[in-house]
Amino acid sequence: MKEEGSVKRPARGRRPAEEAPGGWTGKVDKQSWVPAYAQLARLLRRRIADETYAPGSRLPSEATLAKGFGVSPMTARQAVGVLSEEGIVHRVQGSGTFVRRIEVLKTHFALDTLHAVLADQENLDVKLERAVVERVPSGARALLGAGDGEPLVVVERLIRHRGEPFAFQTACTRFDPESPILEKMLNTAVLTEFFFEAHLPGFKKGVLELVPAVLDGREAGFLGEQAGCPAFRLEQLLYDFGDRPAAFGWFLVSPGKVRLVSRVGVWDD
Amino acid sequence: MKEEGSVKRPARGRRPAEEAPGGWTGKVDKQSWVPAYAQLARLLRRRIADETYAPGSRLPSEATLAKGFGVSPMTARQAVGVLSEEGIVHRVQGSGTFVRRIEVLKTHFALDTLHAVLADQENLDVKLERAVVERVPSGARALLGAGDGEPLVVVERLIRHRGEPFAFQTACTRFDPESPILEKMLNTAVLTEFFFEAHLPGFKKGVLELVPAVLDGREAGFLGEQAGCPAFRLEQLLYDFGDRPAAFGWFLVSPGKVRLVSRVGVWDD
DNA sequence: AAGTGGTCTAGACCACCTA
DNA sequence: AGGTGGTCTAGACCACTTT
Repeated sequence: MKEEGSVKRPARGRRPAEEAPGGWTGKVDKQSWVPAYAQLARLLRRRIADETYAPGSRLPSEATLAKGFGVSPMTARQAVGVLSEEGIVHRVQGSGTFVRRIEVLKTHFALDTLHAVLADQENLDVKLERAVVERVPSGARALLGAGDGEPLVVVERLIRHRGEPFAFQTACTRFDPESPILEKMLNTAVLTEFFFEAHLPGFKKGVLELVPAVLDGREAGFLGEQAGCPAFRLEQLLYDFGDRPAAFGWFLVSPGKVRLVSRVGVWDD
Repeated sequence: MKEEGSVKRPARGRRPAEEAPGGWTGKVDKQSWVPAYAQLARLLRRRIADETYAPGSRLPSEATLAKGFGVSPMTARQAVGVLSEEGIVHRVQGSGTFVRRIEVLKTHFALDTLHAVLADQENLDVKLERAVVERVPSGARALLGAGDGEPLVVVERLIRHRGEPFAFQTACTRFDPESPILEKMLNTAVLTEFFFEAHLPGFKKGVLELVPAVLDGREAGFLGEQAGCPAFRLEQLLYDFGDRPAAFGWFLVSPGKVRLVSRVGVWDD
């Protein structure tokens, strides 16, 4: 599609972070700092929200959108791709792109609030409650692939946020004096990096599972809750770069301190 | 980049669903049915997995990858985009693309297992336990923006899977005889479509929240569990196309029947 | 046969970051 | 200043679905 004259567009690439002025309903404005694909995506999102494109109906084809809005096919495709990744729209090859109905069951939940608290490091403090070499815990033993007689290290920590108890952590690993993981688990300095920098150096992969739990008396005491109170337990099984299970542990967090919220459908904000 | 001679590549667009033969370590093979971007993505994923590209290190630039593997820049970009969406890699404008360390806290949890059970409709049955017009529940009343005297309809259902109790559902809406939502809530035929077809016709958007809960005696009785047993509660607040809150409810599911699992880091399978 | 999405090319300019 | 990612173009061929 030819541009009119040889008007120089003001900016490509990453524009300065500036949101659109709002109240805008027209077409794609190439003078704007908002990327063309984002403009088109928003326009489509609004039309879906006001049921111009009703749930279940087909969107105009990408080629049609490209011509209609004076952008290249790849750009139009990118715009539709945004909605597709948002789950608002569903692409079917050879058939078209369709407005999704709300899918309650295909949503996902993020640990945003947990992340937010742990990122606020100035107001966090960690207290080591217990660090022992135990021969007892059998569940962890199986997960770590440890032999029956092999000792395991168990570490318990209480994490406080602004003075309030926030989470109670238990972590297990093999008692291997040569392992850097053991050192990391016991070293409070590295500990910060270990869990609060939101990444885990030295591990290749892991499996997390979120399960509902009921606090026992001891756990409730640490967290300042009543025994029998419901809580999230975030279990972690982490593997080293040899694909061997290397550490197992869990966080206990009182509900209300962490929320798992997910939005579905069309939110045009 | 010029192709050698005028060899016709066998297929573009969507290839037949055929996984690569495996055991392949070389470069991008344009004769293959696996898209070039997917081949390049997998190759990069393997190099990350075997620490050729170590956590924290920088990937070759997209331009370098494009030249090195004989693909166009957009294709190389698409490959890196795959890893970026997988969370394995992190793009920083003007700086480069970096191998992420494992981020425990930025994962998300999907309702796969819940979805799997509800998709298995042949083995599901639903029993209406209670449907009443109540003037009592005040929490739901506030959420729905209902007045103090306004009656609310409360529906309770027990969902069984293969004869076993699976979930206990409670749903509330305004008692508005004109509302199609009320009809949907009471109609068992539409009910199937309503929750088990995994979409919600008639609603524009919704907020879901997952909270840990402890079953009381009545709930435990329905689910065949012990009172005091932990369970997930999946709360739903749904809005109609006028952005008015229209229905509020929750599922109670015993743990073990539904699992929330998430994988982080590099899984090369 | 026609239309749709999926993939791909070979360039381009821009904003951002680092040296 | 040079390299990097972010955006964009104007086409192309393919596989798939529908007509």
